[in-house]
Amino acid sequence: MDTSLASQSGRLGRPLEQRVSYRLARLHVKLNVQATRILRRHGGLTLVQWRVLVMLNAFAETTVGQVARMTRFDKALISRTVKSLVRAGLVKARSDDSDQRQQLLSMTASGTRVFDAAAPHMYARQDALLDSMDATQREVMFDALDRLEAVADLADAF
Amino acid sequence: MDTSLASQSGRLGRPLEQRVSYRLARLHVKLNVQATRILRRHGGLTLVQWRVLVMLNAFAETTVGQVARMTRFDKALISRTVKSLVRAGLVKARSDDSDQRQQLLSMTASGTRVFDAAAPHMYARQDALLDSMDATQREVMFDALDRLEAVADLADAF
DNA sequence: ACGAAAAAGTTGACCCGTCAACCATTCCGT
DNA sequence: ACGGAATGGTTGACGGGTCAACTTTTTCGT
Repeated sequence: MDTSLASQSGRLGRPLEQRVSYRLARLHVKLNVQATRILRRHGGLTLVQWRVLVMLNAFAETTVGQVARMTRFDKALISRTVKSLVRAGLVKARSDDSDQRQQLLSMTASGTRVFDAAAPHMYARQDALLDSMDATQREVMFDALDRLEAVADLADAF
Repeated sequence: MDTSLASQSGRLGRPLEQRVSYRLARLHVKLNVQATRILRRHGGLTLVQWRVLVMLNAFAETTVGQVARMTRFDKALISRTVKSLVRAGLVKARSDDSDQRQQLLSMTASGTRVFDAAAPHMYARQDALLDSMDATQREVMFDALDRLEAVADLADAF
């Protein structure tokens, strides 16, 4: 149906299926949809909430800014998400005496519970993604991602 | 700075750099930012407007629905974008006599001009992306994308 | 040939994510 | 030690993108 249309080349420079950014965008959307559905089924977190909890699980007491830098999300988004997590009782914030600007974030007991409920499914998915490739393929893939990112970082080339 | 943080593993299942969806999301954002900047500099189209024009350039008279299916964007988004393009005088719509529901879309002369101004830069970028990999690497990469999409399509596995 | 179902498109509501402006606090050069 | 710059964080506004409801037209089974 629509796939047959998309695989036509028409007057396109090259067939759609071979366009890197198109394929990447499509995959990205699919992965997000899948992750969102898993989270909704196992605890009801949103994707951003999940990513924040992953960071809080990995780095015991951290701050909004650190989470923003690590996840590469906008700090405004993290700020609002943390607030929602605090409101939901999954995260608590205590002010840092040595720097009044920032607050140290950590998971509450109930936050840990929600995280632990979702984690196995999320990690199983990650494993399934990696397992779909063999070792050399993975290596080539990550190398390719590096190269593509390098091209994407060329600021004024085009 | 933040990279050193992101490459730590902490209590994460695996280092962040090796997480597929994380890397993909990062790359996707970078590519979008780059494309958006190119378009802003060469004609001022938005990314969605560009994608619509690519389709209109490839398939002479097409419809909102077809463009939506081919680009995999929501038809609501395409509908609004087409409207903006018509308002800007880059696209014209004529009603189809054999099916009153749909309208046949095509680029105007000025639409073609804007498209032709942006196209070389956008295609040069696509080429640069592909050229950053050799033939076998490209093949492995696209195969990997296929496999990942297959995993992402597993509906109820997790 | 009639009515139900499907398809095309539009619209409104909504969430995600980004950007810019802004406040408070801390850092740092002189 | 003072004033300006840098940093952490919050907020408001906005565009991108999705979802659901709805209208109109077409298709199709009986």
